[in-house]
Amino acid sequence: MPDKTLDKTFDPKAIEDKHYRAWEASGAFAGDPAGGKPPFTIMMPPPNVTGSLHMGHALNMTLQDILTRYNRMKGRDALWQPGTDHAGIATQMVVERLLDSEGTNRHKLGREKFLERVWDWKAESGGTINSQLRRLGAFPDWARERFTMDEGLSRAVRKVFVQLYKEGLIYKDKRLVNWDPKLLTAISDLEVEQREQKGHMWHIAYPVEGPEARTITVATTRPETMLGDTAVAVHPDDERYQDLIGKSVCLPITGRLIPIIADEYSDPEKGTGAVKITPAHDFNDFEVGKRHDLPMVNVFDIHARIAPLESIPKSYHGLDRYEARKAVLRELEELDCLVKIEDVKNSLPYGDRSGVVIEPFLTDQWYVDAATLAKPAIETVETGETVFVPKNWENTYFEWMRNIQPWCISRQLWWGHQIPAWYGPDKHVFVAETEQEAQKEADAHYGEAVEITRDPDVLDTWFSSALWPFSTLGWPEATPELSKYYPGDVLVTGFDIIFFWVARMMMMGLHFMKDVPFRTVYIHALVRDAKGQKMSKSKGNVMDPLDLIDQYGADALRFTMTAMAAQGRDIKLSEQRVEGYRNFATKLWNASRFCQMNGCAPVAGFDPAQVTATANKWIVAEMALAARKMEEAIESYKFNEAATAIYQFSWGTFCDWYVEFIKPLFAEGQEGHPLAAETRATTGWLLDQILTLLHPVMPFITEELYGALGERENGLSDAAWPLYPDLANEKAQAEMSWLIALISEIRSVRTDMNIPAGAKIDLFVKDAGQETQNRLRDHDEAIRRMARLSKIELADTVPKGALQTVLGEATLILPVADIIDLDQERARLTKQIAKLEQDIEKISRNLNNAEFVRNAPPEILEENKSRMEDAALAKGKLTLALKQLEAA
RNA sequence: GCGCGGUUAGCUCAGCGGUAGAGCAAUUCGUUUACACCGAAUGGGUCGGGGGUUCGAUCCCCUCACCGCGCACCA
Repeated sequence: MPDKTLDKTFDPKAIEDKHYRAWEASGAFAGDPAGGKPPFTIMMPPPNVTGSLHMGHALNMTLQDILTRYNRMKGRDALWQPGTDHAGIATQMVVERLLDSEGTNRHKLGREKFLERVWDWKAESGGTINSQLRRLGAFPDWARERFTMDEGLSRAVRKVFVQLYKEGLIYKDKRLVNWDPKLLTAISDLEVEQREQKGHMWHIAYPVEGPEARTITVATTRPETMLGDTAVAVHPDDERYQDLIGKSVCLPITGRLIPIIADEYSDPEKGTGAVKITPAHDFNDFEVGKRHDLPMVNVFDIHARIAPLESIPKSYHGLDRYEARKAVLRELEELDCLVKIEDVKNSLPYGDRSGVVIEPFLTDQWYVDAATLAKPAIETVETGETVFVPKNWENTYFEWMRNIQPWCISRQLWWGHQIPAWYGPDKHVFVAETEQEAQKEADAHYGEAVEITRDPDVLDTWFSSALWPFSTLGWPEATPELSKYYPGDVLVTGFDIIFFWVARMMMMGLHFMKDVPFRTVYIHALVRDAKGQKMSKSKGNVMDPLDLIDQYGADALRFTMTAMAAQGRDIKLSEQRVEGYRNFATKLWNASRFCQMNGCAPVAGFDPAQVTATANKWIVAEMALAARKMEEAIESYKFNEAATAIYQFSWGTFCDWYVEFIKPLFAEGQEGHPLAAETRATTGWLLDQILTLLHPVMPFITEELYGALGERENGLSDAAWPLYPDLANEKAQAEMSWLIALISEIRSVRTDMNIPAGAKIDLFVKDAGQETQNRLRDHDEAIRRMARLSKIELADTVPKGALQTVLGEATLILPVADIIDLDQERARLTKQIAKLEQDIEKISRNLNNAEFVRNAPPEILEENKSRMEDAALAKGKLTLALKQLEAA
């Protein structure tokens, strides 16, 4: 027997840390590659190393933890692979801010010292999110924690880069990139967000070269880029400009002559039909420029300031893009070239990290031929080798994959995987996994020992994240982990990183492992605030999961996330919801307390199929039903249904009814009751089942209660998921349903008729069939207790002034002549009769319809018939009751 | 412009061919041997509008409206 009685309320703070430590010490969460159990693998989306736990993580990690714990309890060798990614830009920014506060910067420090500082920072602050995950109760295989900059993972990155390069799938190219003029690096198009704002459209007249003083007017939202115009394009079929094609215009301010060309890109419907072409500063213009072999004039430096080009007047040199715009407009006005200014709404590209406007910028960068890698990644989803849940996200995936652009993977940063490419004296490139190899290749290439220099750039963080499903398992070594845990079973993530990460893991996994990285991709919702707004620091509506854990406990937060994780809808989280599930935890706590106080402990060898009491037969059947619902729900990723199933059973069935039914057995003087021992054992067993089923969702409280309620060899985290024999029992279930309906009906009538809650009244039952009589006799104690009755008797007549109601074939009579309000009772009966009449009418419409009788499935037909009979019977009885009332 | 999702009780949301559900909120009662972070009960819905399929539609189809989100475009 446990020695300690439970406290009256549940204090999560007092137990969470203790159990987490115990789990950690138990080693139960380690994968076992050498063992024989079938694997279950989840690759944790590695949080950003600079990150801290937010609501999205709380949801994402809770669901993964549930799946991992559940599958482990089901006997799988579960591996939940944790780790963080090095977050190139974000981390570099954090450390640069730090340096800034020290009055220095990375350039003063130099690359090597700077990287040391980053590693120092990582050692000190990089583990924040992992300790926060522990507070949430998330338990991946911590011993296998990885970091994308680990030596092993870095080696995988180098190998992948070299191989893809040799296969021609990585190449260097000079193209327009999204350039961040604040962070001074290229970023991918996924890191650019379009923000709509008010702007202007300036119409500028360019003078056409020639004797007549003609002009051609172009329109632009970015007049400063005209300094880099190298053509004006018109549509080949545009009649307005036919005679101008092939002529030149004199570009104002610079005085350069640029050609008027014909290109279908120009849309006669838009603007003036003539469009300035700035190939070095616009993605569309770039394509036009390539088609017509136009010069690419890059007017900006890396800070988006006007570059000191000869073709640009000196007064412009060094102006930033917005100053340059003002200056250009001023001069155009002076030159009388500015013909119109319109107010327009347009969207501008912003860097999601830096928050500044991104500049299309002409640079040399490394690219992955994503289109080639995407092909098999598309096919495997088409054929169902990898399945998205919910399925409609496959559309999003396909949409992007089928239109995929070359992936720019180089970044002008210091923090990250430095590109394994070295250049010889003439810039010839040597790509190799190590400097020695590159040197060897270079020496061979030049026929003499030469000096080589490494490409200073690093790779996009997502390049290494894309390898996560196999690099974390030891690839390129052929490790036992790799062969056992790849491919993963399920990836759990939000839709916002389908492109960033899911798609890229698919591409890399298929290319290097020849198999998909995971069989299922479960896409969950976004957590929003109670009003449906996206949480953001600037809006000030963020809810901190750690605050909620402090206030309500990790289990309450986890249950909330689970209960709200319905497929295909965002989560609007309100604190009230968390509070409600904290109450659930307390309820469970107190139910356990009740069990403990009444000696309901698990009994070794207890067999739920052997119970004899009706209530026990009923509850074990209900238990099995709830367990099956929960299991089916988890297996199909319907987490909210799993939560509902166990919540309703625990609170609505076990606490509200079963515990109340059995209380009389535990009263004084009942010690020798023949059903007492069985009922105690059943209750102990039930509580164990509830704790076990609930454990993946609420690990802390269930572990605590499990330990408090019995002597156990192992913790609950080691317990097996229950498997039941067939416990269904129609007879017991029908009987208990009747009992519940009876008690509910009497309670309802009592409240309707304002019978004082404390008043014990008599119940007479008329027209009771044999079965009802038996049931009344068998459950006499429970009925009297729960419906607050003094006695229950069979009767043939109705006393004057009695309340009447109907249950099945029986009429329930409550003789309360002294309290009854006749008008009120009349109203109640009239209302009930009206309701029954409505039902009868509705059902008879069906039954009188020959088509219905012919087409409806037999069970529906039967159901309607029996409902009809019941309603008619009840109506008759209540009508009689009404008459008797009038007579009285 | 293309695509996806949503519209069900005051609020947040389940359900999805066969009697409209939950939690919270509201109202009324309640010191009945686990729990007031509780218990009992009550009220509250022509399931966004309109058409269609069906014996039967909240659920399937079409259409409209409004609200989100993603992508594209923006001279």
